[in-house]
Amino acid sequence: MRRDIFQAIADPTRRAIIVLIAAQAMTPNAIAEHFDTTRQAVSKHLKVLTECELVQPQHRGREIYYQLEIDKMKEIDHWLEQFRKIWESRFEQLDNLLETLKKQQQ
Amino acid sequence: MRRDIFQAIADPTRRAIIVLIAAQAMTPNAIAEHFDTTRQAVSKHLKVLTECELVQPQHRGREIYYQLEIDKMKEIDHWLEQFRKIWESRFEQLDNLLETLKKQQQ
DNA sequence: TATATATGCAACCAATTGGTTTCCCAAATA
DNA sequence: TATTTGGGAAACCAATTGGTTGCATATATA
Repeated sequence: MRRDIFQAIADPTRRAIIVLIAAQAMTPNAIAEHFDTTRQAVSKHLKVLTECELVQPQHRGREIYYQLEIDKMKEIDHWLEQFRKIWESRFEQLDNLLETLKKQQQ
Repeated sequence: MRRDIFQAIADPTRRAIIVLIAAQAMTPNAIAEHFDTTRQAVSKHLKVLTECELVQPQHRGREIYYQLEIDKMKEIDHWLEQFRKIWESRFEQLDNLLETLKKQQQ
């Protein structure tokens, strides 16, 4: 299945998992303890996150630590860039308007 | 139904619509012309976008122009903020490391 | 006023999703 | 070696999704 980071962050539980493991890598069991859900459900979410490379599994004995690939989050940031340009330019326009009004008053 | 901006941007067609109307408000028919899909399908996407307040309909005669509420996009930006802090701090750490190595060489 | 156009809405459908249950395998431990 | 523990995978299920078709409504236009 074609996975995509935007689809990955659409689910609220997955977003919570991302936030949780941002600080430190965790095992599926440890993650599941933080939510009102089963390990298997968490495991499925981790599969989705792994498939779109937002998360990387690190095997340590029989445990698997899942680590956030924070650089992948930049893809969202990058997509937002185009809109950031718009809202910044609008702010600038407002700023110019205020400046003009100020000068007119003088 | 509970709508949420992250779920709204999960669909690629919806993301394309958002980008399309970012520049200027458009009618469902005009939007549909840009994609290989029907007006009704676009209309459904616009409904989702409207429900999560990412888009606002403006009635003009029998036409309805859908306008992007760009400020709503800041919600995603805001959620990203926590990760931006992490990747910036990592960059700083790397920067400090390079600085240290440089000094050791001198 | 009759017709054409822009759009929403409901009903329906196939595919996907998030979740559960069950089972299996490998590593740790008694 | 036998048992426990961590975790993946498959089968199944109900709910949701994206899409289509058909119909209703309101505005334009001939």
